[in-house]
Amino acid sequence: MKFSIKSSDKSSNARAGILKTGHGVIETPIFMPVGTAGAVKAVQIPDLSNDTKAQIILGNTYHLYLRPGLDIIEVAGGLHKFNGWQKPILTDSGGYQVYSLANTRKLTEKGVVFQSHIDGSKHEFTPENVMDIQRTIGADIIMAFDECTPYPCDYDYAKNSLGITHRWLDRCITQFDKTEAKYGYKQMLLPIVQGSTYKDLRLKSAEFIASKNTEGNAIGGLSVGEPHEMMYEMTDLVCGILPKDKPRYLMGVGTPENLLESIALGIDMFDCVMPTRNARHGIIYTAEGIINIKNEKWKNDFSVLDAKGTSYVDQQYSKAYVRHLFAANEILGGMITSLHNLAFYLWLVGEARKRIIEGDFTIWKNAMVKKLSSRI
RNA sequence: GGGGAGAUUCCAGAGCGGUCAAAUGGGGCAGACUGUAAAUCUGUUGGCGCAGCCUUCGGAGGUUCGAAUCCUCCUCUCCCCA
Repeated sequence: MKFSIKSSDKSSNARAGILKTGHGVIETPIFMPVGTAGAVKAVQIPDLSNDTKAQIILGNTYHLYLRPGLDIIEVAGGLHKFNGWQKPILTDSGGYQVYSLANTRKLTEKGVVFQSHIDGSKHEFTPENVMDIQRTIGADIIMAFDECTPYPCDYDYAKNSLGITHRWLDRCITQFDKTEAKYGYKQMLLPIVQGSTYKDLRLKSAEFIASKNTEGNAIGGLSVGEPHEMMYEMTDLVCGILPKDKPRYLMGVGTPENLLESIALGIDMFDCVMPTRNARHGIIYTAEGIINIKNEKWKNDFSVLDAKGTSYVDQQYSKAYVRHLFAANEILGGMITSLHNLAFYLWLVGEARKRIIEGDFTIWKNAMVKKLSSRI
């Protein structure tokens, strides 16, 4: 697995690259749709692949471990065979659940004991077994077990947490190195920079992570409620330290605007539930701004969903019809908007890539950002 | 023809003398959502010159300091028996 930079932007730190994985090549910058439980919610594999142009999707260690369970996935021959997605997959380690399910887990130096949100049973996750689980799931890219700290987070907590995340990383690497991929293709392990919103902790973490010389690096613990400027500041700081010749993955980000600004700072990979979750809640993202398709003003608007959209749903359905589907609680509504949003996100990063290669990224980005966050 | 029940804010449906512009649910309107416990959650839903006032609980009268709540008549629904 290799990362190569095809083109670097001259007026920013943006780059266009290629990442080779066990299931093919990923062109960066890239957005990775989130498929927590082995499915990108409301989207079928052929649409995901052919219509949205997704190149890689996510799965989640905690969720897949609890259901369907490792026995099922192993018998299936790994997640790719189980869900039918034959392109690259990345699995999150459960580090985000340490944050999002904070009320039902206990964290110690050894690891985390989660109380299942499904049946209340207890399950211990350690850096070691999280590597083993991700070996069994069989994602092409797997993540180190970390603690995603909340925001706000006091300094002492963040510092202590960072120590744990770093020590867990060493244990992850040890375990990863002494185990092998199960399904005939290589997996790569990415470590995660933490440190909350503290510059010194972020710097220290980035240096530590960089020293591991892994095939790529991730930045976590951001986009958890802090102001966007703070997120950009931390991202910029960390990108300055992480090696340039390795892909950088900003976890859990973000809005279309966040993506473009972070690409400018040197980020290559993103994932976020926003395009899919918000789609199911009636929000669609377009090059002209954000639309809440449930709003009354679309009731009699029979224009196509997104005249400039790249998905077939954009020309196939009218705004009034999609609004009706939401009003009628028809499941098709969320399917249409999910497909649209993913296609838009993939178009956005694809366009960014093109502009980086052509050399007018920053001009294009600045013009786009103004429109992206406006409400239509 | 005889007997009974009931008419409440967009709908359903509580309330049964003051704490009622009126519970709760639905519907409507709007908002939130960033490595997914999320097809979820939150707010709002008579009017206005809005810490107050005005108009509302089928209609018209009445009792009372005070009525959606009690009384009288009227109108209309629904159920049972013939």
